[in-house]
Amino acid sequence: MENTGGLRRGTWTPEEDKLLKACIEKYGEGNWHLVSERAGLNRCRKSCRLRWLNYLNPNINRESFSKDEVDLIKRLHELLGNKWSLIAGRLPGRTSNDVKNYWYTHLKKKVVSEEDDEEEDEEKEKKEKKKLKETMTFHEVIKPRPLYLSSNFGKQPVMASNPDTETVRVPNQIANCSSASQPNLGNVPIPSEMWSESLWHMGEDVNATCSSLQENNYQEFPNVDNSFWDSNHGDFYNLWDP
DNA sequence: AAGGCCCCCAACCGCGATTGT
DNA sequence: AACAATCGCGGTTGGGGGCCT
Repeated sequence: MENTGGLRRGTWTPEEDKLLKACIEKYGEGNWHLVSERAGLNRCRKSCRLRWLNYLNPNINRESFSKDEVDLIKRLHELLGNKWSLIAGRLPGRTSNDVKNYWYTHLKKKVVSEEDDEEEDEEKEKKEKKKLKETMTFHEVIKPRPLYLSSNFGKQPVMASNPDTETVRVPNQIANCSSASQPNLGNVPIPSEMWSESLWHMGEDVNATCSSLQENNYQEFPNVDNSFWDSNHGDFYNLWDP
């Protein structure tokens, strides 16, 4: 696995690591197309970039995954799917490659077998429900209507001096986002994966879907003016009708 | 001790997105 | 607008090491 087409491939030697590290320390990250030449390495830009991002970068946490981290990976994977870089972005010191490898080697089998168990449970539950349905009497159920975030929420500052205000809880994934080029809730930008169809929907009004509201992971914004909220705009039927 | 098997993880590949000309 | 260069991501591969027989 070496010298294919003139460029070295395969496992990095300590000498190569030293050269790459010295080069990044001198010139900084980026401009990967220049790195191999600057460092005096016979490696392609991709190889250099990957070696730095996945191994040499001093910010990388090389300890084994903690229980909390594993738990977070599971929950984020459920929420985002195979968006390894996004998941890794929520785990300080972890790279997307680390997270991906950990998922495929430790978690995937576990989660799949858990899902199989869940399917069995669901099947049982369905049968029981069917049985129950055959014997029960029907009552009218009045469904509560959800609050929608009004379109004002994205156009006005979040903090309000009006004493007639209340605290709004915003999911941490949104509250912690720092990009300034995307749509936002007040002064808090929304990452694209949050306002895409599966999680957040942008239309006349901004509303939150079940999946984002279910997360017990909120940050509080005190004293939000009531005008941010439009009530009784519609129903979350999918909350009630499986 | 030796051979085979399996698991883990570093590294590569292909492709879509972004940026520059 | 079109094209080329570059970046960054996710999927996949393959080598090394540990374990089992």
